[in-house]
Amino acid sequence: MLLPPVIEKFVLHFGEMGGRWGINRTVGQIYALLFLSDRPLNAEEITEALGVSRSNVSMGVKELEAWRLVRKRHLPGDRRDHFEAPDDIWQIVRTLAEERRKREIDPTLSMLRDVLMETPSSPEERHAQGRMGEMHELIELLVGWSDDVQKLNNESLMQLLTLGASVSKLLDIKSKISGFVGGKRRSAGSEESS
Amino acid sequence: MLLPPVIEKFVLHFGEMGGRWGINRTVGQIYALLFLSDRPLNAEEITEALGVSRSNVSMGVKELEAWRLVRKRHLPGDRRDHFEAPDDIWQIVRTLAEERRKREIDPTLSMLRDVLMETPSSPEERHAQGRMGEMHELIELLVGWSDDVQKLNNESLMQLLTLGASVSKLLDIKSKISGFVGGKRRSAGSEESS
DNA sequence: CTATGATTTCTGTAACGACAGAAACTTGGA
DNA sequence: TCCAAGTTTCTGTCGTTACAGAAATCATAG
Repeated sequence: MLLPPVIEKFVLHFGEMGGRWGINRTVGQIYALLFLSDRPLNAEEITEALGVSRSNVSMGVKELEAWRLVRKRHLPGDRRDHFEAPDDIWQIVRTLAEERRKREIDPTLSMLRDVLMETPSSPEERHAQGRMGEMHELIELLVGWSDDVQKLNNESLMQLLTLGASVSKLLDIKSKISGFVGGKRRSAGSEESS
Repeated sequence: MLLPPVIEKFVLHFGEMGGRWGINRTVGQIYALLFLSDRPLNAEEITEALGVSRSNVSMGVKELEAWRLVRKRHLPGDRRDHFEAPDDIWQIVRTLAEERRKREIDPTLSMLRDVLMETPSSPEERHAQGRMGEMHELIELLVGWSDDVQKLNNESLMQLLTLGASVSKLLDIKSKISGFVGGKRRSAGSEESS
């Protein structure tokens, strides 16, 4: 790998972190490289920059495309594919949230729905189903919220984030104004406890 | 493994998902089992229920304790350690958010801070540092928000989630009432785009 | 202080994933 | 339609991680 030190540090870090995030080292490095690059890179350039095999790069960009974190780009007069990472980091956050949800949350939700349909045949199972019900409700709430937030534009999203904890004050104000919580969906408490 | 079918499905699912979440199969299964159980279990019981080795269970509960997802519990008149998963699922979400942040975000933040201190020696590096700056700013914003939300009690948290997208309307109302955004921290835009 | 049961750490093996290089395939120009 | 450049898939090797079973350590009751 022969990169400016600043870029190299970042790329190596993403490679290491890749492990924790469920993607492999090479994939992390490719993304890091493209994220920092000021122009689309072709597979050959990536191969040289990272010192990994050509085929490995091929697999890597494919995976990143599946995550929608990287786009193919055709430069006029060049037959080779070029790759780039979208610029808008807010959009990146949305994409990440969406894809992770699809992979990590949705399968669990569907399993929970299945299991909750079955009839318990012992107190032990009844208790277990109760717990699963709690979990299901909570996840649905989180997913619904996430869906809603996805739709916000960059500015509103930033406002929301900047607001932080003072949101609770805001909630107070709102309930005073409207007398009830307008967007209310469902009650989900944690009244059960050992 | 000899468990009621409802419980078994859940446990197996968590085992499989464990891979995607950066924990191994056994650890996922142990947590699932404890989450569903209506009483603390000792290591021997876990071993039998899951059909894995005693030592594996020992390592597993240790890791779960490090994540603060499982607690040791001493039952009077029994020398053996018992383990249980906290009941309050809201608290579980908070714990997960906190721990994942510690492991997955903080190291990146600190790397970014380091690299941003260095002086770029080429236009390429200058651009790269710009991107890293954007990323750093965004992550700080997300982390700050997450910190704030951590502090909310279950009820406020649920209110916030239930609110969903209508938060943007609320934001409008607020800016009309107060004339400025009170909790404002820093401006972080994504003005750059290709 | 010793013996016994419980728990953790150590060690070797087996399974899995990452990766390079080769082979097969695809695409665009002549 | 053929050729060349580019890309993807296949295959074998290497390194890592998960795991069981054995050994060592720790804690409590007598």
